Amino acid sequence: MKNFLYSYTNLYRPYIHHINEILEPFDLYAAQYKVLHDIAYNQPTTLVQVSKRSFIEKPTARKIIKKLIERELIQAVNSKEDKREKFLTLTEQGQNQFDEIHHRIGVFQEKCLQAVGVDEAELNKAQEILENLRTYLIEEETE
Amino acid sequence: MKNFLYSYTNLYRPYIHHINEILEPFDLYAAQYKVLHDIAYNQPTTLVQVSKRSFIEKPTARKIIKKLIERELIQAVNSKEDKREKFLTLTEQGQNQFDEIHHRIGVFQEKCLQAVGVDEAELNKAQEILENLRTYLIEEETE
DNA sequence: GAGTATTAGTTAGCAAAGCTAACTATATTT
DNA sequence: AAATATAGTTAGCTTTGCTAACTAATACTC
Repeated sequence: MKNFLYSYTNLYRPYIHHINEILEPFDLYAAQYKVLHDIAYNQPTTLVQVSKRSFIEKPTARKIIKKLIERELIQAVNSKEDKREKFLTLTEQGQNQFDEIHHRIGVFQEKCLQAVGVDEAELNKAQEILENLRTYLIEEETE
Repeated sequence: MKNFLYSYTNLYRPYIHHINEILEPFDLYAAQYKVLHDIAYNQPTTLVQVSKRSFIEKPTARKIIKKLIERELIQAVNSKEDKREKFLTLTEQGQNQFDEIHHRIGVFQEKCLQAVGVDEAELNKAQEILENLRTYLIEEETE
């Protein structure tokens, strides 16, 4: 007991393992799905914005974005105001695939939470803690 | 709201970023420290046991263990009962380094939790949820 | 408005951390 | 004794991450 962050990290590998099983039929990896998710919820967006929100460096973001474009899950269109920028959005196919994966992960989550038997209020509180920790760590960074 | 696992994964990268900063002066990476931690709390132990608890494959475990041995943080001694096995333990230096890092991460954790202002009981409950989820996912795996 | 600084995205190159498949050498089971 | 399982190893691959350094465009400053 008493080591919250240990329990936090200890869940990560088993969790990712299951996520990768869900993603496998879609030929996607966890990090790629994470970027797809980020774009889905923030489109139109740009590489730098993805990079900042996902807390990965630009070259890493680029590699993943490049793959998502190759797979025709997202598309990039040049901005007209700022010629440096490219706006990223999901393609129709990308939106369909994302919706399907998102749904399956939702089902998986429900199954887990039911099996574990978590009280709704407690779960919300736990989620809040995770979110507040993230916010704190990000603020710390940019100071 | 309502997407617990999303909040869970969303904390991971900012968290790892800070952990890596703590580990940097010790010339260690997060995954290496995780294995060191595992061995510290389960010594004497073996590669296969580390692999199972950490939810990583044997070759991955081996690479990390090899590096920890090269750095003289852990040592491997042949078992006498079962000649296939090698028991892993921390060296004195390894124990000292581990204690120091563990302490620093503890301080970091306290700082975060205080900044976020988490209620003790809620934190324990959140930790319990994370632990139960891990247990469930692992059980699921071995079925 | 010319010159400087910042920003978006790219490229090259590296290393860590993960995987599968296949192997050896012991133990265990039948 | 033979077949099966297990601990550890090796080879080889991919993904995900990084830093450093670059180009081109925008924004700031004097």
